[in-house]
Amino acid sequence: MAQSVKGMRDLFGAELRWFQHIEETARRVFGRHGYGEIRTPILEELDVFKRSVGESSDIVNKEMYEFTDKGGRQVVMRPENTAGVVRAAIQHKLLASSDPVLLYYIGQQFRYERMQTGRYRQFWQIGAESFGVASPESEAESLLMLHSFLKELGLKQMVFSINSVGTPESRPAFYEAFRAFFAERQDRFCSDCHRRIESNPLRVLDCKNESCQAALEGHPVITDYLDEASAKHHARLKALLTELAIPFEENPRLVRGLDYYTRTAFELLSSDLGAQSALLGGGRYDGLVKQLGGPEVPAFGWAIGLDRLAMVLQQVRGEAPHVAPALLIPLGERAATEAFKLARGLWDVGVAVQLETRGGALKKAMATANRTGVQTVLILGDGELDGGTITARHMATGEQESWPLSELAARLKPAAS
RNA sequence: GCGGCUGUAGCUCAGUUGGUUAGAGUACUGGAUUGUGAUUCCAGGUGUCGUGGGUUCGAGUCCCAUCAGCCGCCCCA
Repeated sequence: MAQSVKGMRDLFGAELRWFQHIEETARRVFGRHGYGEIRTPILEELDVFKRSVGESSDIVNKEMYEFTDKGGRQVVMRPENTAGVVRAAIQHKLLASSDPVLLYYIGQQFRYERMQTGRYRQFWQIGAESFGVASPESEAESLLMLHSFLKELGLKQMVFSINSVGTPESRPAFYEAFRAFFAERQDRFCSDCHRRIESNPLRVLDCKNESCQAALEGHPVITDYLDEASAKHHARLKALLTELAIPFEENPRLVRGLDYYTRTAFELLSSDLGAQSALLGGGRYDGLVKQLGGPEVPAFGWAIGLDRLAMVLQQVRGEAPHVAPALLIPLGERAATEAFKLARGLWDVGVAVQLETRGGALKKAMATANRTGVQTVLILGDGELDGGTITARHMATGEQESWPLSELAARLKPAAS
């Protein structure tokens, strides 16, 4: 049997309904915050990611779907969407003025990784990027939007982890202090940590090895090494979040895998996801636009994993909200003809109804209605036609009533909307 | 990329030290009921045993390879 490529999955049914509900909510919430949608190509030139995500990152190192196209171009199926959005904003001169530019995207991303629950090779991200504003206020605005988005989806108990990773100028001082601390007791750390201290020093801090955790006692904290402006920025953001009642906790050990972050970095984990617990992440990336050949424009953004979000919502809220349309069952040829006209009249005024076109036994149609979760069945036979009515049966209670055909649309509309 | 586990009906799973015609529940199809759906009763498909090799008189069972999924690591959404 033919099957989907490893790590690629088909979305349909109940799971897709969560996706759709999430996307609708995102468009509504982001739209009212003044964000506009952007859609960028799945394929980008290799250089776009090398220069943004960073050549040292695992994503660029080993996780990219990368190939040479028929024209000899080195292209990549995007592993994330921020770099593409920045590239597009530069290319189309969206950042030419000093006006803020607010964009969001919804799209598939690709990473060549080992499969696991909640980790796919094609996965979906929803993200928002804010260009042109360096203030902590712009970060609070973006986070408030994110908070509203998740709240409207029915997610409770979210606590953002936030940190400040400083600037490219201030960070070396911390790394120096931390590496010195590490060197003093390096024999107490595991081999993984010896690798991490070179590639991504903060990762040493969340090593699961007990002896490493013990060795970390009294380690230097990154927020103690911030320059004055970054420290002030960080304090102001925390004050705003507190003022807005957005729950957060400071996590001086938080570090992100992409190279481009400056100052604020944050993420949200979920215990409903198993080992792949990261639900969303983001932060400030003031240097990225210039790095990709654009003007010097500050930026802030985040991305949330749609697959993982759908999984969490399925866990905490069950099935996605869904109302099956009423089912119209005609009995006999005369009624079948009339049912078409009736259904068309309903469709034309925006009422949802499904038409049973199989003919045959009513029993069979009823069984189908029961299986598919139809709440209201409409039975149209000769008796009803002669009387100008239709029989409405409420599946949950088994109650039946006779509705005048003239009132059908009005009676159905509240139930279907 | 590293380590471990799993794969039998649409779904959830049994299946003896290798033994002859593959099982249960549920779902599905038809009928008891030709204008009434979760219950009841009766009758029934329920299958390349993930795939391909090998050992054997004989493989769902043992061996090898391969594919897919799951768990942990790395990392991330």
